[in-house]
Amino acid sequence: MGVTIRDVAQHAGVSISTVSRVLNQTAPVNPEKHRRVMTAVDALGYSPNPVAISLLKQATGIVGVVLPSISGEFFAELLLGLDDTVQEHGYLLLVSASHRHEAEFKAALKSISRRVDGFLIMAPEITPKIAHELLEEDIPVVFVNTPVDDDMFDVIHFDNYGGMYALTSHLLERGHQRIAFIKGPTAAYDAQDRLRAYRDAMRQLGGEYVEALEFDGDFSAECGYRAAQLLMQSDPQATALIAANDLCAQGALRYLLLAGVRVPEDMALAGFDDIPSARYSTPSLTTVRVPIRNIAMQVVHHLIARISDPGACSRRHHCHPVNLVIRESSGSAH
Amino acid sequence: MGVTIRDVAQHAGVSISTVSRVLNQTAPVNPEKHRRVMTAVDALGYSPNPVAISLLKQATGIVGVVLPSISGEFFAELLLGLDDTVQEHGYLLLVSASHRHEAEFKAALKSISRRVDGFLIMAPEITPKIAHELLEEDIPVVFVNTPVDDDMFDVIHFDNYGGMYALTSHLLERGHQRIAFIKGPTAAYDAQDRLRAYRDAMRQLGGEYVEALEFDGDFSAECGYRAAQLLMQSDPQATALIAANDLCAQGALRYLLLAGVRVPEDMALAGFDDIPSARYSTPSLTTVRVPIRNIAMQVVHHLIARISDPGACSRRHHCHPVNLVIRESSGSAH
DNA sequence: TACCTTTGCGAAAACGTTTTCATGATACTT
DNA sequence: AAGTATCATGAAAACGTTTTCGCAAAGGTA
Repeated sequence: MGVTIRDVAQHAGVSISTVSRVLNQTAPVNPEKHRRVMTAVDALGYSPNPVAISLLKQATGIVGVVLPSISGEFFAELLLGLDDTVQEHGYLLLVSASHRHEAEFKAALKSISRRVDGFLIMAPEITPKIAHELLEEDIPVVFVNTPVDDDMFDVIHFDNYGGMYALTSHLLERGHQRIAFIKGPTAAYDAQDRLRAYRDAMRQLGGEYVEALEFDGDFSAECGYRAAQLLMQSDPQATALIAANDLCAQGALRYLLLAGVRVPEDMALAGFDDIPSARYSTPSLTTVRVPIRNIAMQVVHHLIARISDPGACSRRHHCHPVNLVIRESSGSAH
Repeated sequence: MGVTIRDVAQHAGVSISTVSRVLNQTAPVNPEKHRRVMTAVDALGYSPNPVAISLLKQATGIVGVVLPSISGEFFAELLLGLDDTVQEHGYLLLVSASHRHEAEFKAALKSISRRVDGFLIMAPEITPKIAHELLEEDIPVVFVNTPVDDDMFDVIHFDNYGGMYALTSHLLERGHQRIAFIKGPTAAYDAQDRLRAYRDAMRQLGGEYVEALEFDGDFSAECGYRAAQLLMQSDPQATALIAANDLCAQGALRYLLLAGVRVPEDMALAGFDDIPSARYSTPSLTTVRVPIRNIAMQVVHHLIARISDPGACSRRHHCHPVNLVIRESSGSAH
């Protein structure tokens, strides 16, 4: 430990400049000295200190990821996608997760701030105003699934509204009139969009929209379970149930099956996200496929591009399309 | 961007030493100058560059995590636990995931190496010999669930053998004789332990052990599905099925239900890990609870302890106990 | 031969901090 | 009043690199 470029230089009988030149091939160097340097490097087991290089180059080769507290499978899928793509570009990933409130996001950003070359921020519960405030410093940032509307920032999100509209529409087409809905966290932008799409579709496409069909939730399996329970106790006239995400739908499914409600015969069910396990539940879950891996890839590409050429492309918003995935739980396989 | 301590010093009309002293409260300083420094800091929006401090202090405040490619919920649970605990100690998390082969682990370690104060390595497929090789440098390391036997390293794992033995024993006690088993990845140490425990329990406690009851697998839902299919087609005499992990069990469950096999009446089922969704499947999954959050906490504490006092405690192995969780899928709720 | 260009290489600056060291001033002791 | 301990503070070293700068030697041209 602790062998520096100076040690190598001394061992090889050259200056540190020469060692650097050999290692980085940044200038031609006498073959004899070249050889001596290489043997010295091998003998001493030298490798350059990345921190020193970071300080000098003013770049760390690290990308910071700041995430809200999202559910297991989604989190894993996203993070693995980010890690893969980032590594392809020779970067590393500094992670800070489980943030909910503004203060936590701020703190996380502050602590990561100067250690990374760019940020990936996913903060569906943030307000656009806060986004501005967070970004005083002009370090490259790409927002993911975050309500940032103006042209100052790169934002990548996916079509929460369109997906939920299509899903609701699908159930309406299958003849369901009274479709219940389990909401996501009130403050979350994506949850709001999904709720709005559900309402719009219900009103515009001839569903029987009643406020009593809406239940509070927070994207968790527990809330799905409880909401399904409430639903069965309060308004048995519903023939279909949409959960704001798959995890919540799985919780609801658990209750329904436990209560002897047949899915989809007595109650159709659908979720959102298409997490890997959605196809492995019984009945398999009709849902909206969010291409997390692709999104992760694109987000990283965007960020890397901005890092390597800050002024290049103009700030852009990009909305990923999503796909309706019809499986057994909506009764479409029967 | 780019406001340094020098700018603050100039703005306040003092030396950089004084600024440093004020900010770190490392020595008393004239109240008047103190005030001037603080206003300068505010005015310029100065914050110290962590990279420079890292170089000087020879410590980055970052912990590196190197993980194999593990399944979604387990990965998420582990990483969130690590992140939480690490942040409590004021550290950050540098993540490198999805590594399988020796070469990948080596590369990951190399690229992270000098940027972190310590490593958390989870590598169930590594051989003890390789572990040594990886650790030439004497940077603090804690292995998690990795087959490292000697006293050179800190290793924390959980009782794969005991858990699976208890689980098999549970099914035997409930009267099952021919219990099938879906294996994990052949090279993985934890998968081997679980397989060994299954075999030992079968032989020692009076099960009808036949090699034909064992099926290949890789901890995935897909393999569980296929193994269940193979099982039903080859040896219908089995009355119970154990999967090496929950994800695999969920895949198997999906096939069984689809094939009209009643669980647990026709075929009892059990998994391992107790991932969050295990209690939300129908029937809920009998399994072995691995306290991932606790393990994550302990691992971090161990590592931080070693970082802050490298020579202190002797190298220690710690084995976390696991608990049998009996739910519906083993027929015990009936 | 004189001059200019190329080439190889070492010295030193730079990145942004913290900390040690030296220095002058002030206060305390005898 | 003289010597000594205390104190605040600025200059400079240190962390480990890359890169610019300058210099000397070598080579080429007129």
